Amino acid sequence: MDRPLNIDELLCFSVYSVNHAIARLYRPLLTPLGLTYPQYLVLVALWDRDKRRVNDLGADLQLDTNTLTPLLKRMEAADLLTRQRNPQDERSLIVALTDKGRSLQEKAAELTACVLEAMGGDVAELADLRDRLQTLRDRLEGEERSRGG
Amino acid sequence: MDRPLNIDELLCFSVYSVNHAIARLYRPLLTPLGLTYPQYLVLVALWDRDKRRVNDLGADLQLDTNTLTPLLKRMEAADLLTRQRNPQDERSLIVALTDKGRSLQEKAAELTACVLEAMGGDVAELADLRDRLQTLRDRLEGEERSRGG
DNA sequence: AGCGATTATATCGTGTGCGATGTATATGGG
DNA sequence: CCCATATACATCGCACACGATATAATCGCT
Repeated sequence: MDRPLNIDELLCFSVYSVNHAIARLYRPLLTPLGLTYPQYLVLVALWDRDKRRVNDLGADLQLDTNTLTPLLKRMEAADLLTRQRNPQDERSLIVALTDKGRSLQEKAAELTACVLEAMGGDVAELADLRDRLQTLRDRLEGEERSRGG
Repeated sequence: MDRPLNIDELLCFSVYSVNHAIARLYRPLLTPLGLTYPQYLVLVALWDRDKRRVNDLGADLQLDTNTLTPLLKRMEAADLLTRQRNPQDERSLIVALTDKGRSLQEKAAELTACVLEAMGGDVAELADLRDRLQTLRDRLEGEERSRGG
C-alpha cells in the first residue's frame, strides 16, 4: 500500500488537531481565571517546582527564551509571578510565584476534573495514551539531538 | 491519589509537547520546499481533494477563516494555489492547487518516509496511536458541540 | 419584490512559537 | 589581569490560532 496518505491518516495531524481541540476545551475554563493555555502550563510547572531559572522552566516546557520571556513578562504584569536576577549570577533570572499565582492551584484542580470528564473519564486509558506520547516525544528529541539540534 | 499533577503527568501537555516536537522535526524538511508546517497540512488536504471551498478545507483542518484566509493568501503569493470566487455563489471561494502545488506531492512522499523513521518505524503502533488520538478528538468535538460550541 | 436572517469570507487585535541576532555577565587559558 | 569564549536572557520579524467584529452575497418568508 504505497498510495499518498489522506490527512486523517497522518499521525502528525492527529496530534496537531487534538492539541488544538484540547486548547479549545481549556480556553473557556481558563479565561475566567485570566489565563491563556500556555500560561496555565507555566503555572503547572511552577506549582511543582517554584523559583526556577528561565532556562530550567524552558527545559520542562520545551520552550526557548524567545517564547518564554514575553510570556513571563505578561504573567508578571498580571501579578502571577515575579522575575528577579540571581545575585549569585546576574545573567540568570529567577521566576517565582506570587501569592496570587500560587492560589490558582486550587481552582485548577476543579478544572482538571472537568477536563478529565470531557475526555471520557477512563483514566487508565488516558494515562496509557500519555505514556505512549511521552515515549514518542523522547524518541523525537533524541533524533533531534543526534542530528545536531 | 488526589495530589496535584506534575506537568509530565498531564495528557494535555504530552499532546502539546509532541505537537511541537513533530513541528520541529518537519520544519527543516519543509523549509527547503518553501513551506511551513500548517501550509504543508493544507497541501495534504488539497492533494486528497482539490478545488474546495475555504470552509470545507477548514472542516478538514479544524481551522476557521480567521486563520485560513491569511494562510491561503501567503500560499497563493507563493504560487502554490489559486483563490477564485465561485460563479454559482459569489460568497464562496474555491481553493485550487497550481501545478507547483501539485508537484510537491512527490517530494512529500520522501518526507513522510523520513518522518516515519524518526518516529521509530513501528507503523502498526503509530497507526494505533493515531486512532486513539482521533477517538479522543471526536469525543472532545462532540463535547464542544453539546455545550454550544 | 422587499427585507431580515443566514452564510461565506475577511479583518483586527492579542498571544504564542521560533529562527536569527543582540547584549550582558561569567569563565578560563595564557 | 586580559581577552576569547561560553552562558543566560532579550529583541525582532514572521507565521500561525482564535475571539470579536465586519462585509458581501444568498435565502426565506411574506
